[in-house]
Amino acid sequence: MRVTLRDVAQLAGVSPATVSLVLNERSEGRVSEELAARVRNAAATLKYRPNLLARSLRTQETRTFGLISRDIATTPFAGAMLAGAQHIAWQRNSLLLFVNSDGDLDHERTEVASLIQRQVDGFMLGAMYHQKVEIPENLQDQRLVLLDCVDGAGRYDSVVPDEYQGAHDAVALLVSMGHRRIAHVTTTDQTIAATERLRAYRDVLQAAGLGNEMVVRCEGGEAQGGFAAMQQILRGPALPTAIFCYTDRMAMGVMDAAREAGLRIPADLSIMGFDNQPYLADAMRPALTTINLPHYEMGVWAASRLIPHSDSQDSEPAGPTQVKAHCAVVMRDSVAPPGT
Amino acid sequence: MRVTLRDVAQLAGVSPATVSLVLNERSEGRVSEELAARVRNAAATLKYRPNLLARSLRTQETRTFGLISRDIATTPFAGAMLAGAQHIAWQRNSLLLFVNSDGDLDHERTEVASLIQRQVDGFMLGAMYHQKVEIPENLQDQRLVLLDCVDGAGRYDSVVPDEYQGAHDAVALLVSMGHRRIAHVTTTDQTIAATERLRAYRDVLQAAGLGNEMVVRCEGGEAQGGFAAMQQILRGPALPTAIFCYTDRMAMGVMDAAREAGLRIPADLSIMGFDNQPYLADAMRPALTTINLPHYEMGVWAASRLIPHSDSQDSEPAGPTQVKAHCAVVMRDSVAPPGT
DNA sequence: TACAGTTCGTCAAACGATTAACGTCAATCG
DNA sequence: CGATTGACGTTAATCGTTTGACGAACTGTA
Repeated sequence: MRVTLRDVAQLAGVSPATVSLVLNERSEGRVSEELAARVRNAAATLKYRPNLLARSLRTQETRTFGLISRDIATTPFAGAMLAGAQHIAWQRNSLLLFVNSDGDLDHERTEVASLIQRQVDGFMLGAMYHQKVEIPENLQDQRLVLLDCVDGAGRYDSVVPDEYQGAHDAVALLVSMGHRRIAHVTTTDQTIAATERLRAYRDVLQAAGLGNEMVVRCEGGEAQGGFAAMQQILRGPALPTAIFCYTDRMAMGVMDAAREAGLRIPADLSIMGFDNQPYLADAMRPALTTINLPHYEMGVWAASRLIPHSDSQDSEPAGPTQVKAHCAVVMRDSVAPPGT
Repeated sequence: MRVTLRDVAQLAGVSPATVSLVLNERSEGRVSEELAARVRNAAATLKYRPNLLARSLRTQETRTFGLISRDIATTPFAGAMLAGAQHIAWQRNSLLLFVNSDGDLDHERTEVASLIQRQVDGFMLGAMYHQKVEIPENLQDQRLVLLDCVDGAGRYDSVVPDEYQGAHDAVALLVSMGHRRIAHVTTTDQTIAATERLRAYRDVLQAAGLGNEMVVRCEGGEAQGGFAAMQQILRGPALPTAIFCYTDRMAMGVMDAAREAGLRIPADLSIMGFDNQPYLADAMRPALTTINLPHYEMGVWAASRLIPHSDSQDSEPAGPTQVKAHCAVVMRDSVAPPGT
């Protein structure tokens, strides 16, 4: 069977209490160094490992956190977020209890309940794209950090991508390369990402004194939409020299349509994506210049915020903090100065 | 504070034991229905929820399973696997403790230890592509199911995609459509997937009496490799009418090269992928006909196998079972009979 | 001798459940 | 009438730790 504190105590010829003290390094001045060594030896020869269930029951701390993901299966980004969070949890020797709610709030409520029953020390609620979320009531008075989403009231810590900054950098880059006619292909969906990216696009154009904005909207943020949008642009009077796309997937459609029309990329047309979607942006031909969505880093931030360092004892900063994570340009081959 | 069994007992005016019996429906013939109702009432008004830590300590069962993923971040398939496993865990009201080892066996060992200390009821070890894996020693005598991988000795339950069957169906489909010159673009890597898919390709050609096999290998299973391979094929004497690609990513490169050469797809050339990679295969133009890798279903199978039904009491089937999951054809637009 | 101070460990009560084994009381039986 | 049975609950041990409170043995001091 499993070896317990008792077994170690027996082998070392002491009481369980002593073993506990020694092994937890609380024996300072209460147990002679000699005896402590004997205890440590006994523990080692028996390969004793404390039962964390029992410990948690006593200490009221499980070093376990609930990670609720809303529909993980449908996005290629989820893995990175999980990995980031997991990495930090691991560093702080904690573990992540992972559940996946399919966006069903009722379902989610029972999942939360189940996690609470297991006495988790806190929660992360992760969405799969930047959005505003409802928090189930039974989660509201728990320690909670939001990942890739925000709550309406701003009551919780949260981290989301800085859509505006990313889009701003993207368009500014095009401008700085000399592009004057820059189109924006986006979706009709009212997502935060779409809104913010559009806003940044407009601001940059404005600031650069480029009045002739060209915004083309299509349903869905997918390749088909991008294809349709590009066709529409091709029918227009004046072709842009660069297109800033809402997503890499739309960029893919745009690129296909442009190519079918005989345009060379980036010589005739520069294409800028957004998302840096794994296995897509780098696989396209030419490889897509785009803006990175820092999922791993967001996972890291959320977990760091949720799980206190065991060494640094200083309490957490006052009040909830909303962080926007920096979105960096990823230079590849689909963007160049016009006419090169 | 949290409400405990004791509190309920007090409110109902009975002993904790009685409450436990009633709430666990073991009170049959030991507690009057009247009293039982009172207890249930008390529990309800206090919103009592058992502390699962305490219960687990007593019952030696945590209803918690360790899910170890090897490098989740780098693949778009991981989410589906997790979701599948999670779904079953949920059904059996269990939870998944998720850890991610970066392929570092030492690291993994300590993670396993940490899970064991938390008294998990079993483990799933998930790889991110079909491969043979090393099992850390401290995992070897645990209840374990392998997901998307196998161990050398076949000592554990495992589920992997049926590469051979999938590839067989793929090539057979091309043949049945009337293709006679079918090439296979693959990698130089010695993965199980590459080997099996190639073997199936050869077998089908053989069986169909098509002697002229064309296998082109490139380094890496990525788009660039596919592009290079297609260029090589274009330089050859006789063009194939269809190409079976090792992965969707290679297919993407193949398609790009074919298009640059002025070939129409599928009219001049049919392209068959493998993997049904989310957000890629369906986004290509034309959308890629390919073979699905059933990650969700594999997750489901692994979890079902690991976590016994609480109702059906029959013990598990004897001996470890190695399952190959069926890989279905996904019909899209990149494949058609030759010359249409 | 008596008393206070150290030093070194142990006792025993938690933490919050589960569950054999055991009362108690009333009704029933021979 | 004494013994048996059944119905209804409770007692107390247990799961494996942690930890405040206590105690014994020894040293030094007046």
